[in-house]
Amino acid sequence: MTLTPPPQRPARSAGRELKEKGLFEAARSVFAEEGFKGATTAEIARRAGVPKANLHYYFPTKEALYRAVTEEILTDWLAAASSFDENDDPREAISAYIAAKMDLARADPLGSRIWASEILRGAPVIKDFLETTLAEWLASREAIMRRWIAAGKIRPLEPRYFFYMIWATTQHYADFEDQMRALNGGAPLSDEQFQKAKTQAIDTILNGVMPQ
Amino acid sequence: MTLTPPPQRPARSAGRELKEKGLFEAARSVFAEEGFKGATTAEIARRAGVPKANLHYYFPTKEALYRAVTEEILTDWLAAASSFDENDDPREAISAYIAAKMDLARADPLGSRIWASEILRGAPVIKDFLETTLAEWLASREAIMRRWIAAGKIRPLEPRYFFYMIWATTQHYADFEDQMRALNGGAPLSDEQFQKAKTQAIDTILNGVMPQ
DNA sequence: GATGGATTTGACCAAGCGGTCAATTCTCGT
DNA sequence: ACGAGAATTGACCGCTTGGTCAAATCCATC
Repeated sequence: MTLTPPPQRPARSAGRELKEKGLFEAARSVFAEEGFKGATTAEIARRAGVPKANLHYYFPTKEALYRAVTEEILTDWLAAASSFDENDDPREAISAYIAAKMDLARADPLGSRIWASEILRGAPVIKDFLETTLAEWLASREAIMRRWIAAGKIRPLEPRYFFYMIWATTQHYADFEDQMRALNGGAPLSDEQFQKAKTQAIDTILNGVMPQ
Repeated sequence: MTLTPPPQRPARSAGRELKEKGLFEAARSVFAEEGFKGATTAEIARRAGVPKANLHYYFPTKEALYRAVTEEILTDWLAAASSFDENDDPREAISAYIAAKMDLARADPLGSRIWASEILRGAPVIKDFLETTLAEWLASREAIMRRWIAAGKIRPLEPRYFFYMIWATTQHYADFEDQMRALNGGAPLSDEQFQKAKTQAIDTILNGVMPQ
């Protein structure tokens, strides 16, 4: 009680965190492909290369594992969302936000797909996040948009449907990647193709909402 | 052999088709909520109000039922797609197409969700459709768009990313309806709200791609 | 009202599911 | 080198799954 050497456990967690990470990543891929109900702990354990009983040592239930996966996705989403606030100029703010969301979809398509499949099943796990944190984020950015509209900086429009279009378009590049691949001769979008898609999304939406 | 009274069975199919339709609709709702793998034949039968064994009399396997559901969705999709061709003027063609896709998402959100969940799991059932029929549809409409671009009627852009934006935005109103509800104080979009969203989608995209 | 195919359904099955557990092995401070 | 807690795992459990089947019922036709 007088002396606890390092904070809490020294290097114990090194191997543990590695194994947890392996299970976590395996879970992400299975949840993205099969959804929560369709995913099986046996398949997750198989992809992580551990016996199923070992998975339940690190994550007591399938739902606990799913919640851990989901929480990280919400964190990443909010990080990308912050790029909207780094500029007072609507053109810059909107460009940066679309770019950040496109990059997130490209960097973490599994996260986007898990989100989509969670919404499709009625959002039981993230409903609270949607109703509180996300609703607040949206409301405050709607206020910013309305100020821009009042100042004549962007066309008059209903801000929330504007954000829906951005979310839909950017996340489409993750959620419907397999469809795009089928329409692209079987090959996923190259980096060049993706950059073009990103530029075009920004240009089209900007042209769509800037005055004149 | 000399006389087969009415064509093939007179009124036999009346009750049969009614029951098939009930199972079909129950299957649509369960597949939309749970995806193919997550859906259970027991739940489908329960919602249709028939014993599970009866379901297997009309549809031999879960996959046969899923394929029947899927085929109808592809048909509806193509019907909406035809609205793009009913006008030579880009402004009219694009407006009509977005409106038709928005209306389809509103009228049949389950179909859109089943499509989305099929893509998320790798599109095993509709991959052939994507690679042939849909790819051909896209290629020929890309050609039309390129002609409009060459004639200066719309801004220069890569047509396929333009279509992706339309698909993403319109289908979002079906696939992410639960998210929108959470952001709308728990209430689904009213008819007025939906009409506004539809008008804004058309206006934003048109402004985004029309010259000047 | 008898016939025979269409339809209905409770009971059942093998396989797969999420999760448990006790026995074992590993790891590391002493 | 030893003791104790951490980590590992094969075997197992109760339950659900998609699908089967034979017995029962319906129903149009003769």
